[in-house]
Amino acid sequence: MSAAEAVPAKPKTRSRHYRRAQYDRGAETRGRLIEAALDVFGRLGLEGATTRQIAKQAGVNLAAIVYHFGGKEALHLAVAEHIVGRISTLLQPVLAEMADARAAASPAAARTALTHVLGHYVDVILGNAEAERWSRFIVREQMQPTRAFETIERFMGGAHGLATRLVATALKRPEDEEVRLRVFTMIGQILVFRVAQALVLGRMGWKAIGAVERTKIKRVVSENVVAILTLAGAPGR
Amino acid sequence: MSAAEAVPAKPKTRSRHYRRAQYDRGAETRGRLIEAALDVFGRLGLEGATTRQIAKQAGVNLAAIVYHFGGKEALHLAVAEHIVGRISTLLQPVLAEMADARAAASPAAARTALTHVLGHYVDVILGNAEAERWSRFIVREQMQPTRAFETIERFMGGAHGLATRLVATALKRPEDEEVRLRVFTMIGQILVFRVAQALVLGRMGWKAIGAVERTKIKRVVSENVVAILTLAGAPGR
DNA sequence: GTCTATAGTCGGATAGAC
DNA sequence: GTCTATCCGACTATAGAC
Repeated sequence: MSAAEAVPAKPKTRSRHYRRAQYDRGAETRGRLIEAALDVFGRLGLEGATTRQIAKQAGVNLAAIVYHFGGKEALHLAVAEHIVGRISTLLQPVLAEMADARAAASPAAARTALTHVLGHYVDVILGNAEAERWSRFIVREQMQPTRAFETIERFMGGAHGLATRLVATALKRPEDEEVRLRVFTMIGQILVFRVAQALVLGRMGWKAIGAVERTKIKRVVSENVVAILTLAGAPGR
Repeated sequence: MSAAEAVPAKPKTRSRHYRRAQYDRGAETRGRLIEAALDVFGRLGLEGATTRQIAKQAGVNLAAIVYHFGGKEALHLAVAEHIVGRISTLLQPVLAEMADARAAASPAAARTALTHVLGHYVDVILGNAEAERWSRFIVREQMQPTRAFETIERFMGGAHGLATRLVATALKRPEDEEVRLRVFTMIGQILVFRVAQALVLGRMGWKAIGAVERTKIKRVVSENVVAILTLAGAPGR
């Protein structure tokens, strides 16, 4: 899932022979650029961000961006690939769990899996220092899509699809429009704490969303989802 | 609620005497600038937006921004005031309804009012051509607050406070942390359709979110909220 | 691979004519 | 109130030294 993040002309020579373990300077620079670009693009957007700021924040030379990625927009695309790769890695365990629950096709198993998945989702998008930057980048792509959007959407769509199967199984319903809508409302209950975080902190009197706060959020969301699956989405309603 | 949007030196003279009804050219220009700035700031952010683009889109001269507002950042603040004023106007009827329901202090009335309020909220943030621009601007402020954030927060915080009282009344609970959290999860169920709209359209196979789609969203959200109030937030759970 | 220097463009703000 | 012309700083991208 982690696609190529750079395509520089492959260097075959080391400029000098060092005594100690040789490491790939280019990879180091690309990594630093990706991290800095993730932050700056997330805050300023593709247009608003400047390559100077990214290079400065990465601690590398301005020209390295063109050398390693080809230009500003290519770096932006590389960031999208990087995010999808990272989230995929983090979500791998739960995604597997979802697939299993679907295979089992037991409503009870699906319901349990859904609670687990949403809990993990809370941790991934709220409990990770990186996640704040990911969210900014992703939300920006949603509201102002660039060419990087298709990379993001491919991944997000897959996750939504898996969750839809899970909810459909839990409700013993087909994967119809209503189920897909309900999945979005479940995601939204978590997303709001990321997207409106400034407002949340102010209204809750929290200084940050840490482990304690995440636990509270998880409990409320979990109760809500159980209530929804029990009452709102039940067949023959 | 609609604060001063501009403070130019008051002109006392008309440059020419027209035969027909005299209109305020300055006010016209300010209005066009506010509308254009709302769009451009929402898409590009305070830093990313350029005054040249705003002026061009408004069809006015570049220097008019400095003349009427004082500069780029002051125009940005004026846009925030404008948004808050417009949303306040649109939500006035429901806000009054919320206050009434609270006075009644009847859980049943509060529940009904909450459903109404959320339905209106769907219409306001999803059913208005202006709302797409408002949302972009507001979400951007949430994720990357500028000085305009405090204007936005004052209004949003008030709305959240009213909804909290309503939910507390419906649940016969105090306005504690859990109730406030649950209000956020309810808001999130609607917000997701705005914030992740690109993904929603793709997954639902919709071309746009029009009246038909809003009705479906309202039904699902309403059912969810009823389920939550019935099961998840009930006292003595 | 990384650097400096620079070409060419575009940014916000201003001065002053009308 | 609106306009043109302009200052000056910052931008992306490139060329070429090391």
